[in-house]
Amino acid sequence: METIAIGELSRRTRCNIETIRYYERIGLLPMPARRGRYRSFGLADVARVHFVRRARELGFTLDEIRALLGIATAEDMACGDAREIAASHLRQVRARITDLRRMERVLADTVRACDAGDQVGCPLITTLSATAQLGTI
Amino acid sequence: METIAIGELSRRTRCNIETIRYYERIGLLPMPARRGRYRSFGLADVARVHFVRRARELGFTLDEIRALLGIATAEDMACGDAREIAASHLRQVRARITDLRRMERVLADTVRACDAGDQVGCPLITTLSATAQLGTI
DNA sequence: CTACCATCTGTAGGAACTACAGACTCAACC
DNA sequence: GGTTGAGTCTGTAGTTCCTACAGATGGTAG
Repeated sequence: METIAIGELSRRTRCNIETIRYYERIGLLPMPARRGRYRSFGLADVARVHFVRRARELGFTLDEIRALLGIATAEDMACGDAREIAASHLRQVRARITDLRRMERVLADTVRACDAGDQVGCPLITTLSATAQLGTI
Repeated sequence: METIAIGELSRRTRCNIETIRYYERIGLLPMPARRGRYRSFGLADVARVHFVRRARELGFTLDEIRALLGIATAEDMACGDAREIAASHLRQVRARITDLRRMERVLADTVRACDAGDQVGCPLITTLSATAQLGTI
C-alpha cells in the first residue's frame, strides 16, 4: 500500500499543507498514521482532500462538507439528505448572484457617470451620500 | 445643534451599535464628543455611517471605504481616484458573479440529476468524487 | 560534518463584524 | 428615597477559512 507524506498529498491535491493540517485539526480528515513524527497518508486521503476541495470550489461551507462526507461514507447513502444540502446551497448561491448583480448595476452606472463627466460632484461620492437606500434600488 | 446617543444613531442608520463602536475603534468614524461617559453624535455622523453602510452594501471593503471617505472630505474631490476604486471593485464583482454562475450550473445540474433519479449512486457525491477538476468545467 | 529541505507543534493574524460579561448612568415610578 | 428597567460603557473572545510565522526536529546529499 502506497503511503505519502504531507507534501506529496499537498502537491497531488493542490491543497496547502497548512490547510491539510487545519482540516485534520477540525476533524474533516481522520488522524493519519505516523512514520516517526511524520504524517503518513494513503490514497483514501487523497480522494478525501480532493472531495473537500471540490466542494469548497462549489462554495459549500466546511460544516456542509462534513455532512456530505458523512453521507458519502454512510452504508445507506442518504442521497436525499445530500440533495437537500445541495438544493439549499443552490438557493443561497442564486440569492448571492442576485445581490451581486444589483451591486454590479449600481457600480457600472456610477462608473459610466464618471466617464461621462457631466455631473457637478463626483458620481460615486454622490451615490454613496444619497439619501435613498440602496436596498430599495 | 442636535446631538444623539449611540442607540438613536443605530436606529437612524440601521447599523448595529456594536458595529458603530467597531467603526470608531478602527478609525472609520471620528472619536465622538462625550456627555459624561456617553458618546454624543451629530448629523454629520449619521451621514457618515449611512455612507459606510451603503458602500458596504455595494461590497466595498472597509479599507476601500476609508479611501473613499478621504476623497469625499478632501478639498479637491479626487473624483478620478474614486472612479478607479469603483472600477476595480466592479471588476471583482463581475469576476465573483462569473464564479457563482459556474457553481450554480454545477449545482443545478446535480440537483436535477437527483430528481431524475436514474443514476446508480448519489449524483452529488459522484460529482464531488469525480476525478475531473471543477475548475476545468 | 554540514548544508538543506521537509516536516513538526503551537500560536497569531486577517475581515468584518457579533456576542457576551460585568459595571455604570439615568429617568421614571411608587 | 428606593428600585426597577433601559441604555450605555469597556474589554475581551468568538465566528469562518484559512495563512503565516517561529523555533525545533528529521532525514539525506555532498
